[in-house]
Amino acid sequence: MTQLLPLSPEFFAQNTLWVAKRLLGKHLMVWDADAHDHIVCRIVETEAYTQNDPACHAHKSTTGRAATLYKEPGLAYVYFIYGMYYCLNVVTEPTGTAGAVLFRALEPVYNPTPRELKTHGPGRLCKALNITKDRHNERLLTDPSQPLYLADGITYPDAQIITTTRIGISQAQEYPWRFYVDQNPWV
DNA sequence: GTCGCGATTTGCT
DNA sequence: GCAAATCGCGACA
Repeated sequence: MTQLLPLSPEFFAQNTLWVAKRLLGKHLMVWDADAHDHIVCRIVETEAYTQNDPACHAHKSTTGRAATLYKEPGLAYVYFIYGMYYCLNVVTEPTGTAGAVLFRALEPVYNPTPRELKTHGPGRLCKALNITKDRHNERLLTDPSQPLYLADGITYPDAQIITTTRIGISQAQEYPWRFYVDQNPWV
């Protein structure tokens, strides 16, 4: 299970909405140092955030944490929210254009050590997989030698992909930019 | 320097 | 169903 092909930076250099949808079924590979093997999680729920989107961190700012969103596609964007949780994103669009896809839910498909993996919810999945800003922010997610990388997976038929409005957004205008796998228990 | 709030989760009523 | 937990960042003084 550790030989899955990593995704290329070109994959992430495209339209954020397209990337968010196409990431469903792909895999997040997390290096487990104790087991000396990868934990494999299938991506089953995502949300898109773009430069012109009022809910995006890059909408009002190009500095601080938002600067990451303008960097090269395929980078990890990990931010701290509500004083206690991290959220994992991957940077999209070409360098100079802001964009990111938030990982909202994962389905564990290979777990080298029997452990509980609560990977439903953006804050919970970071906690379960030990993802922090210190260790993972701005690291390349297309490199298998990194502790965290994204790899190829299965393709869900369009009929199995549900599109809805995003969660937890307080802006007046909201878009149908959330994608998830129909009937998946981890969503 | 201070104030208010957020791409969330949890526990208590 | 609602509020607390708790900190980084933008807005304003």
